[in-house]
Amino acid sequence: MLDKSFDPAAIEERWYQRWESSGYFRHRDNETPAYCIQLPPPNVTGTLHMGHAFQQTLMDALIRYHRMRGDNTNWVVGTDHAGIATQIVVERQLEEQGKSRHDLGREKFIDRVRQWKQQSGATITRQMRRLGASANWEYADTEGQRAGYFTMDAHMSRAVVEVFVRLYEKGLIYRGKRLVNWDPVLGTAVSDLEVDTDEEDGRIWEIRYPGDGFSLTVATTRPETMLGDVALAVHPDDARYRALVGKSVQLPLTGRSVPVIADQYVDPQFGTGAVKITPGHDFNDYQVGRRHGLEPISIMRLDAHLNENAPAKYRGLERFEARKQVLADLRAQGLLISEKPYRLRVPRSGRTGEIVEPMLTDQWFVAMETLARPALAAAASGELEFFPEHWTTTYRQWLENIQDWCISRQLWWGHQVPAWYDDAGNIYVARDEAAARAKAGDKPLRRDPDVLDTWFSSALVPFSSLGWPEKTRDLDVFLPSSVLVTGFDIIFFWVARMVMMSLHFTKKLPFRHVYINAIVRDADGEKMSKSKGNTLDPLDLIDGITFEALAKKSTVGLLRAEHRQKIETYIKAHFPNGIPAFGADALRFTFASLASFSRTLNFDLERCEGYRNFCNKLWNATRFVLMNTEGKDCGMDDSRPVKLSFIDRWIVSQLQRVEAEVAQGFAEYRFDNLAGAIYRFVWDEYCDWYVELAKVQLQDADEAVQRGTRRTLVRVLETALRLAHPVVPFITEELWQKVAPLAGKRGDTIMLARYPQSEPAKIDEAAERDMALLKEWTNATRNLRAQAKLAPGERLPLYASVAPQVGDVQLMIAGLRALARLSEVKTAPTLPESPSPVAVVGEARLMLYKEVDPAAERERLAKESARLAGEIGKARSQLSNPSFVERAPANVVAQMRERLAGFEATLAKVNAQLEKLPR
RNA sequence: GGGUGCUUAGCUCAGCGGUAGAGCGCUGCCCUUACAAGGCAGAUGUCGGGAGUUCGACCCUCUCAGCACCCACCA
Repeated sequence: MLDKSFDPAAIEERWYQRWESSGYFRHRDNETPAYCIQLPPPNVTGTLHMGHAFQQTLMDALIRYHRMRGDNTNWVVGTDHAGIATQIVVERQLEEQGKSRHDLGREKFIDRVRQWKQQSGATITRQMRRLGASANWEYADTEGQRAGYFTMDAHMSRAVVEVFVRLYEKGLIYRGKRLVNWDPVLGTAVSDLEVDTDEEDGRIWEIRYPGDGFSLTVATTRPETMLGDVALAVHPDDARYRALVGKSVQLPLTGRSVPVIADQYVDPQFGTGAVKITPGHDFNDYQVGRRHGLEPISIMRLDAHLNENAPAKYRGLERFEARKQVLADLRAQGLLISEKPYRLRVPRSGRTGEIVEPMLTDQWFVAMETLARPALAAAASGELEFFPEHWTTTYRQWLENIQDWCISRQLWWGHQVPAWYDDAGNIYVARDEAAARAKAGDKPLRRDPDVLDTWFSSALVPFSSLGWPEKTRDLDVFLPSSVLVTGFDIIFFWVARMVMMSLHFTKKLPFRHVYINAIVRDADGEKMSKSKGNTLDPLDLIDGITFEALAKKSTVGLLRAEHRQKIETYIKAHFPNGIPAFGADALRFTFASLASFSRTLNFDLERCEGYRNFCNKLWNATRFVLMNTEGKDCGMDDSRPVKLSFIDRWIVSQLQRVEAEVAQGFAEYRFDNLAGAIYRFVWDEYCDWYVELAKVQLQDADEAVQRGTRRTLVRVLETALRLAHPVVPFITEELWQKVAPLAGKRGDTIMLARYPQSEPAKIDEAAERDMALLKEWTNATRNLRAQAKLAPGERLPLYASVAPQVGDVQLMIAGLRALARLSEVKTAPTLPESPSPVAVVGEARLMLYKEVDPAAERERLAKESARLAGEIGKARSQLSNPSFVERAPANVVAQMRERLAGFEATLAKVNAQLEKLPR
């Protein structure tokens, strides 16, 4: 016997272990078709957040669905070494001990990072397991940690080196001195994508540059960079300045003089129409400088303090200190014309939030244009499809305007660039040092100390995880993978780059579909962030957490008291009683239900509670079924007769429809639709109607009817469990184990049971019509009942005048009696003369036999009469419009006529009843 | 400056060229032996504004307004 209510904790862990140890998650060779999903590898040292949980729920649902359909499913998972993020974490740990990475040295530091990885690397994969992720953990796992691949393991590194070398040999990777985004705190270059520019309040200054007999005034938001100016520029057509082009002005504070040049880049409308040109510290100016053959002057060291190219006075000053000094000195010389508040866009490093400094440095780049072209073509031809489709535009526009990708990072944690230099500065790119040496001869070599952008290795995952550069069978089978499920924020970082790399190296797409999932927000639609305290830990939703524990963990490590205060207030307001344990299934169902094609997903705890209740409903429905079928004849023995009523045939018919809806939902990635379909079928149809009517049928004197009922109860439930399994795996497994044998099903696990498929032949429209009628009668009667204000427990008789063509009148009436809680139902061609309340439902008139106030009943009927008259008016005016009748499709017109006739017939009956009421 | 998405019941969101939907919340009644994490009944919307196309628009077109996000070189 099942417990009275559903306790997720009691079943989840048990089943997951059993599934995993039985090897159910593994792919099966030599089966077709293949179904493969690549997990966006989470940071190895990270923890699971709501976005992960959401994505993984959808992926797991897809995987489980396809596995049950018999596909050779392979959910390829792994973790990412996350260069910058991980290095920062370990450096902070060192900092707490008063050390820096330089105290340890490169080798020891990397050891230290690896230790940290060993220690914390299992966290996120453990959390994924709690969610029920049926991932192929052992696949591509060379470290034996049952966590899939790791982007820094030997095999993945080999692919990285191979790709680097081949791209270099094709001239698609090059090294050059370029202006790059520099994070002075981390001391590394970052790519364009890793820079966020937001509007901030700042200032703008106007500086006068004296010339011979004239002067030019320019505006700048970064006055300190004037020390690196190489020119002033004006627009070539600007009449004000035309005469000055080619002359020189003095560069204040430096003793240098710089030319006045003309360039299209200058907007004559903006400011004074003259611009200072600082190619060493500004991307636009860099381009202008190149056009005019002006050598950039870099005035800063890599830590953003001024260097020897600045006048002695400023050397060694930090850039913003230097700004103050420069402004003071300009002011003293009368060259500072103005200072005004100004809204400007400040580029900040995504990782540290530090203001990025454009810095002229030697870096490695990938030339993107030739790689981008096939990636664009794949989307244009429809080979690569986005869901929702509009994300194609985003993808396309980025690729059309793509810039070369700076891939070198001045960090230690990552794949070291496979390039060696001799003393003359010659570059030897090779697969290993021996190969480099073979090229270089016996010159002493030193390896490039830089590492590669983490996204460089991520871009290779779709094929490197399958064994590339070896030619493996897995590459044949699982590339392209079926769908990539990921957030829009990494379309550029990751999705587009995977497409480019995969097409270039394997001539295959990495995946056919890209499903872009919504961003998870809190219930109020606010972005989740630690500092707001509105983050939710998926595990807290599964396991539950007390208010105290939640407040404590949300504020741990926060130094600033006002933050702590704010967060505590938030938590008090939103989670005064903590969070109850909803279980993984409820959480998953919530995610699925909220996964429409909209861009954001507001996660609502109350919604989660509702789906927890759904799980409980499923649990209790099963409990009911088991109570009525275990140890009883469920009609499995074909030699004994089985009778199926229209009610049994109706629920089976509905089952076919919901199966089709779910299949469509999966095909369209409309998880909300498929979850809704399951929810409505289980709760609204099976529980609210079928189970209630089954109670009636189980009382039937005819054993064949009982057998038919039990068989239907069990079979439909067993099918519904399989249908729901991809979304709610734990509870369905637990219940299926008990239900399946009664339904004559064998198998060790629901995971590998066949997924239900709609059989149109079992759709029974006659049964559906009968059932629709029974529902209408029941609803109408219940409505009368509610309005008649019965005493608790009071049951009344119902008089029904029904049309003779109704199918199984007896069952219909028995059902009505039970569902509407009537004492009895009497059928008669005419109703008794009584002021009792009457409902008109199509051909039928239903009288709930009770003395009521005639005035109240008259009012009720009059209201109904008025409603019908309104509907009739609307329908008539439609039909009296000649152009509607002529131009609307025939079936629409016919439908409208039927509608009108129905209303008119009902109205006549209602009015007749109204007449009968005593005044 | 370019692009994308959104605006429907108190809240969060589906929706379709042909009678406005769900969940939660709300109101009333009910501990009916699967489930009070439940049952039954009920209320609630000029579908952002305007114009157009159409026999018919919440849906298509245009336009305006508001919200959100992405990309971009204006000092």
